[in-house]
Amino acid sequence: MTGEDETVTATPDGHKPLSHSPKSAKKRDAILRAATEIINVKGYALATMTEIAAALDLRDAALYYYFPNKQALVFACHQSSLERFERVLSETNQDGGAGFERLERFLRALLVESARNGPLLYFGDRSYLDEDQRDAIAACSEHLTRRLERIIQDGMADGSITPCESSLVVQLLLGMLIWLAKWVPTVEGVTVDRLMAAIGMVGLQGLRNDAPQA
Amino acid sequence: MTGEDETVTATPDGHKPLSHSPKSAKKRDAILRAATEIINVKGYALATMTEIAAALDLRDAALYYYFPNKQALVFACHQSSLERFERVLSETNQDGGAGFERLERFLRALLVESARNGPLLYFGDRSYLDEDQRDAIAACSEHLTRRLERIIQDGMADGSITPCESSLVVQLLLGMLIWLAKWVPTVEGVTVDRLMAAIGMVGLQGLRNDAPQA
DNA sequence: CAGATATTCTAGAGCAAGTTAGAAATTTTA
DNA sequence: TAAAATTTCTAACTTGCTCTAGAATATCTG
Repeated sequence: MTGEDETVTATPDGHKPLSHSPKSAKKRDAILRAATEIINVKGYALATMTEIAAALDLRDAALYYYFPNKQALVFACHQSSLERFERVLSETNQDGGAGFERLERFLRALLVESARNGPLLYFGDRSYLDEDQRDAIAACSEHLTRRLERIIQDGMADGSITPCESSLVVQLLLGMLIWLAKWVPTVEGVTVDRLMAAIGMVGLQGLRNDAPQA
Repeated sequence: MTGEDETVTATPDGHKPLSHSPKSAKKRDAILRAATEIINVKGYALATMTEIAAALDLRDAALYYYFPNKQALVFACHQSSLERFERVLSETNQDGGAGFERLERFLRALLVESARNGPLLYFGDRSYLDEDQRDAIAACSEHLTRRLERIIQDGMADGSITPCESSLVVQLLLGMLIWLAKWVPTVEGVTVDRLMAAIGMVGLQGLRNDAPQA
């Protein structure tokens, strides 16, 4: 009803993305991935078009063949990350189980997904976007946050999670993930298993209500 | 030996900070506090001199009376935050106790300090600084990280903390704090006690080795 | 291979933000 | 209150980055 049918393959605006060859979409994704990684580390403004392009052996101007401007590029990064987040959340949620198990599965699945397809774009500040874009992302991102809170509340209801303020706990968990996205690329030899072990220690065991310790 | 005596009250370089009236230092700190808050939210580049100045009802040019340039201003923010972090860490460490208790005391004390004197400047990326500045901050920040790791290792040794990879755990805890510095200013009514309760749940109980649950 | 289409490049315009110089305004001191 | 010192402002300069226009190269198709 709000006129948001962005399920079409490409943006049907009056913009630049001229045609849509088969390869074009792949390169577009590659740009998003490179941009996301750089933006996660340096932030929006310091992640220059030149640097993003250089990561793919291109000149800055080439990016404007795929995106009308930097804003749109980064907005697409946000969208892509939210979709990936959503997909992982839905998948791990539909397998059922107690709240604690669903939360644990989700965190692991998100780490695996990120290790495979590159980090998600996590960012609190979006002042560089248009108000429409900001609103769209805020709505989507709050929706996802609520779904996570719901999982924790489910866990409290089914007894698998210790009573707590679900909204705060979700933010703390997100904080760990956000920082990981910035931090992991800078170190070597960190595996999903080791990360998950640490998260299980720091971010999960405290929430567990069943067995005291492993 | 490396020529780093920055313990002097003011930078004795050939720079701008002309004289040093009693009030001057206070305003300098106020600038650092405002800048830290804005930078934490928007990042280095998007935190314009104009916006930082506006937070104190000033024009951008007025900032150059206190700092030679933006780089120096933000470097001072980093220094100030590292000093505050260090002070809190030392204070909570010298009171003794098991590793777990020291860690818990530290986190709470840091939250209290931040609530009182404004957030700390947490940032992974420092590409906007000179190499010297970057190195200085990296050295100091790694030193602090190691001290935190040490606390966790002590806790594992004295039995108060469950065996884990201390370096990863420290990063996860820092991730929570970093995100809090960005996130807390955007919400209302969040108290230190509630935050600490959530952190105790998410970030500490899982590490505890003594009593299973509260 | 030739023509068409898709992709990237070079060169430069325009703009936003950092910075500077010197003039005003404020505060301090005598 | 007057002179000196401190603090802030206005206005303009400079730089780096986004973005555009059009040419050049690569890729695809018959």
